[in-house]
Amino acid sequence: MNIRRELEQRLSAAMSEAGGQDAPAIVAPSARPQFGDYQVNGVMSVAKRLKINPRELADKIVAAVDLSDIAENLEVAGPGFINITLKNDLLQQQIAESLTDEEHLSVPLAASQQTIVVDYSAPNLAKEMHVGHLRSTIIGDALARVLDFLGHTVIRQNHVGDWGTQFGKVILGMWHLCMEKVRNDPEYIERNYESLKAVSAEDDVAKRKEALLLIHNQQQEDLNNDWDGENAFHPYLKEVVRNKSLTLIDLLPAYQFVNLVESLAKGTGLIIDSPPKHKRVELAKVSSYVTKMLQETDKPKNRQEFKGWCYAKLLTRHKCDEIYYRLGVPLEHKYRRTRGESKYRKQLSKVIEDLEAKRLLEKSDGAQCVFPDEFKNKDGERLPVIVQKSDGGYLYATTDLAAIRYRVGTLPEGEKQLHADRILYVTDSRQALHFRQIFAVAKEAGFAPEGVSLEHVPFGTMMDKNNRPFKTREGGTVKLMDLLDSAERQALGLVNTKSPNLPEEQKLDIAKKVGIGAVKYFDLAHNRASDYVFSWDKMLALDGNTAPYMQYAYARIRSIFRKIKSTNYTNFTNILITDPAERALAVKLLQFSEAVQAVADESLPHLLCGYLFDLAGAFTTFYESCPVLKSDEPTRSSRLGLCEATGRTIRTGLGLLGIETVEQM
RNA sequence: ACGCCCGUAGCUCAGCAGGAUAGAGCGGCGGUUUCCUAAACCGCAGGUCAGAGGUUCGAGUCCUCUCGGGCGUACCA
Repeated sequence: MNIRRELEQRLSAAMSEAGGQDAPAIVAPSARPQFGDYQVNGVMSVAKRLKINPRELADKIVAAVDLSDIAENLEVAGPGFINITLKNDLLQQQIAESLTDEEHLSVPLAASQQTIVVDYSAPNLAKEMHVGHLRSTIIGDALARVLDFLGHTVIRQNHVGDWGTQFGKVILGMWHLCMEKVRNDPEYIERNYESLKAVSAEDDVAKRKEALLLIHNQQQEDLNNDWDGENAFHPYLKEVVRNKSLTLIDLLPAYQFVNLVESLAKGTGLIIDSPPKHKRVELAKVSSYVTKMLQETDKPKNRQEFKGWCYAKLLTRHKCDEIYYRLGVPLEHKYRRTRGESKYRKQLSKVIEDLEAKRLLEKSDGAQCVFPDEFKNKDGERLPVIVQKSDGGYLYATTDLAAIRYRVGTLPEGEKQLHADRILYVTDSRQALHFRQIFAVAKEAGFAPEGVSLEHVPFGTMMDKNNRPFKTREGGTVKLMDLLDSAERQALGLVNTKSPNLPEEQKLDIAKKVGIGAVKYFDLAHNRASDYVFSWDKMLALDGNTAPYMQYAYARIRSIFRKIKSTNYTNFTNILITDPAERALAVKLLQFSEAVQAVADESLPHLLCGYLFDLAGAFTTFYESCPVLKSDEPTRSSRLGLCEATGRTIRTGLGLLGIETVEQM
């Protein structure tokens, strides 16, 4: 039962009956204990609007409403608050009832059941997942779990970056790896990367050109020797696939090498000649050229690009799966799918055609653009959304538009597609403008019908203690794998000191659940909108508002039940509330559904963390002041019931955040 | 330059359509263990809610301006 919603409905009705218009009563948990359990805040503003005395209106509402089954006498206080104290009978009966509903703890399902797509995680191809992917993965997973819990049909979409412009760089990187092997010069990439890095740091243009020219000449020579890939690149790919001899660890430096070469080559005028058609491509743009070929991959002549792509995709996928497995974010499920950008590749040209047909397309500097009405500054200057580059290539925006059509079901008939009422995009807040633009185009083009809710769920950046984006000591990105290793290792250290006598296997299991839980919870407990400062100490201090604090509270509860060797909870449904600590705990327990509902409404998982922390606090206070096993019946059974209800709520609540509990720690 | 976001205790953060005396954790100080897990609990100290105006019964929350920080703004994702 959602008490707050119930109170709000009845009081709002009473308000209009008392002549207070159809305004919401606005019920909130009370600010202080002496004001009861809930307070009504909405009376004053309505009274002001109607120019009547707020206390008189409050009196009328109190007279009109019937809360006899929920609350003790209502009290009008201060300028016009109504204070509500829940009946102990209600608390007792509600907790008893929730004990009979093991799965759902009496949390009501959402009023209207929707189909909701959650777009999250979305790592890039051929790069190892790093801390930047953590937030999207964890927040998206938590939101999906919560929405699912409330009865919605949740479809998870992992929009893997496997098709964008950067992918040309990956293939080009593979090509460089191939060439250094052919030339038997295994240090080539590493050597040149270092020398380029060195000259890029200084401000010496001549030196830079010199280093760049060396690479340029080598690249031109290699290309001349194997212009269609038949001599070297094809056989290389074949071998690599057969022997699985290329790893992400090889691929990353090659990718970085290409990146650096191209960024330094910008504006130098260095040209690579491609023999077949005497195509001349700027050194700085070779990878875009490769991308273009990839995007026309269904032409047989581009099959080497296609093959390289497939292989890199496979590599990434394996590595990502390891992470997802460790994080407990499962992928393969009826409603959980990896569906990368490439899946939309055949619809991209159709997107352009349809925009053209709606007369939304405009060519500007050679690129195909849409200019949504929404984006005009004061001078009427318009902001473009580029959907096709001047070289004909497609972009993130194009893919996202195609993805929207697939998700809401506005593709041409016959195509398999989803029919979402709501789509959540869990991405970095820096993409806010991008999504506003995409949503605007989708609405104007009719790709997303009016009723569909497109929502960007942005989150801030993880910072180091100097308030800079979180990096390794060397300045690189922190690999997610390393982060998780470290978390588990540190948690194991703690288990060893705190519970040295447990069997080794169990210690490892606890370390895993506590370590991973700590990482996830630390992230989820922050308001996702703001940047937050990452700290090993804070996360694994295992104090305060952390996963281990909650897990510890749970373990203590389990310990009680181990002592009495009982799993028959039906004995404990006779709840008697007498002690203030019991009452505070009971009220908190009842508010679980409010917290879950709030997370679903606002897409803010930290609200649930805050709730669980309060609950664990209420429990430990209870635990300190109210003996359970040593008290007499019927108090003993009642307190066992409260313990069981708390344990289930913590387990279920942490479960909704994707965090596991342990029986002992 | 324009746009979006942010500024709350020494540090890290909450503060839910404006509500009663702004809350936690860490750190600091002081206490609690013959008692169900001390990874715990209880108490104390610590605030001009960046600053200045305004709206009103009432502002950390809404509006305007100033200062400070972050991010974004045409072929990256």
